Amino acid sequence: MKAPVTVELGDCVDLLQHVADGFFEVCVTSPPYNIGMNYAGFSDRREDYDEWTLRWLSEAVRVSRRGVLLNIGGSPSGQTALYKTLGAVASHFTIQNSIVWAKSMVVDGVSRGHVKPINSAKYLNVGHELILHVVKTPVEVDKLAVGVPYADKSNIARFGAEGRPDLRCAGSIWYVPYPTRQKELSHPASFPLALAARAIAYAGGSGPVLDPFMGSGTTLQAARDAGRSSHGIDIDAASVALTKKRLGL
Amino acid sequence: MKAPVTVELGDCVDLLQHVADGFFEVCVTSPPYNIGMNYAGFSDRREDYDEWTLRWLSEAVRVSRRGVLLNIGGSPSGQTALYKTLGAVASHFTIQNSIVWAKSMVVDGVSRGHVKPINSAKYLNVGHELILHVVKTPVEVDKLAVGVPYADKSNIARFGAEGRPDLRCAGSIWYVPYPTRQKELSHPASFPLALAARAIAYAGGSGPVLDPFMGSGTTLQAARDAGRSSHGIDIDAASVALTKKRLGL
DNA sequence: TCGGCGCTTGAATCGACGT
DNA sequence: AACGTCGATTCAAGCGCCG
Repeated sequence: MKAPVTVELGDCVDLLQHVADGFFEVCVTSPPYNIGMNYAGFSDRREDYDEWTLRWLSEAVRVSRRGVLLNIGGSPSGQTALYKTLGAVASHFTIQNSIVWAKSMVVDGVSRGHVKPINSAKYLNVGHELILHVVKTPVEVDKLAVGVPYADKSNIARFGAEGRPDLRCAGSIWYVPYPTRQKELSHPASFPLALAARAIAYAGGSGPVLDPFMGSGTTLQAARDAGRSSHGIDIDAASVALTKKRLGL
Repeated sequence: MKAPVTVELGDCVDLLQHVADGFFEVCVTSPPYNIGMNYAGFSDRREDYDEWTLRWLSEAVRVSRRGVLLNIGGSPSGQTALYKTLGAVASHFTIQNSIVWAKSMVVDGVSRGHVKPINSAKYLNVGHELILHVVKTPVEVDKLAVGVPYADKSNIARFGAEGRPDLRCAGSIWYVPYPTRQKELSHPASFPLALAARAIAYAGGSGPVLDPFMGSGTTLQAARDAGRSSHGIDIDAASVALTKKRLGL
């Protein structure tokens, strides 16, 4: 039997206000990014964007026992704005862990993953985004759920954890290449299914998963794949319809 | 003949005030991080740290034509403070590029680089630090100086740059593992020579390089290796002595 | 009237992937 | 192999408004 999925059309700030503290286990989301969106009645000015971020994040943190996994990207030329927003987040919440989502990189001279080349002598191709684990107070997480095998097997006997002796913490860089070729399912703001799955596993627990900016429903899909119930919210009717179709609701 | 290196003992805020605008080509530095240092008369309170950061950074940006390459780490549990600091930086300057210094990570199930395991159920092993390119207004940089070969060689004929046909922009993730064994030379806050070299090359130009927190002199060493003149400042007499010895001054 | 600033618009761009 | 595809885009030119 599949884990239940529910979706809701509306403004997440309004809707989450009626949810009890800690109702969800964790929130995994990627909010609409940057200026020019006039989202939920806020103008597109930067200060308003930050204010709006704090508002929805405050609700999301409140209703999620293990906090919020917040993915924010940013265009090459928009890094200043991005770090201002992150600074505002840090001023109001605790950033338990900061994770780098590596989309493309070069190791030992071999390039891996995708880049979106940029036409500029000033800005670098951006091959990463940040994922912040935002909480009120730090919680335990399941580091080994996203662990990797020991390179040196002799370490197993020395440090191996009970039950999962061959795994060690994979660290703060998660290499998850963007899926090739955006197919019809992808929402502009969507991140890879594998990334959502990893975020859910990292947070641990077994309760319901929330995504207040569900887009095409990637987080919900990952939650269901992991046998977890989930709830998605989006202010855009087309996204809600798309997700319902994708998940067969 | 080796490029000239000069070092100076003192407080960089004081000393830089007497330097003309744009005297240096670029500043590459890793300031002493985090609380508990009582640096240059500032207490170790967070707000003071941020204020102090803005103060020296303001001087460093002013005297460096191509801006400042600012490396800040942060302990696993100190991410909140780190992002507050970065937010303050973003509020006063332009962040032209944000670069991830990848120290250790896992690709295709294989771990690379060093990890410093931390014994905590809450915090991940931190395998990265950030390097922000801080400027007043964006400048051109030498993306191909830190470029990598094309994955698809057929792109060489189509897009290859003159003189450097098989190089493309390496993107925002720089994988530079820590050298195995940090010898006695290493200052606690020092970064690898290869990283300093890369930062200098990325910025481009041929003028003098500044490091106002020179520590063991890694930046100066990298500058000299690249045939660039350099100037280092440190408030700690032992660091100055160490660097002089290292560079044979 | 001319110059400067802000906004709008269209052209140019790159690099992996697919055919 | 060669070439078309496709971007959470950048940049410079062009237009209009204001001092």
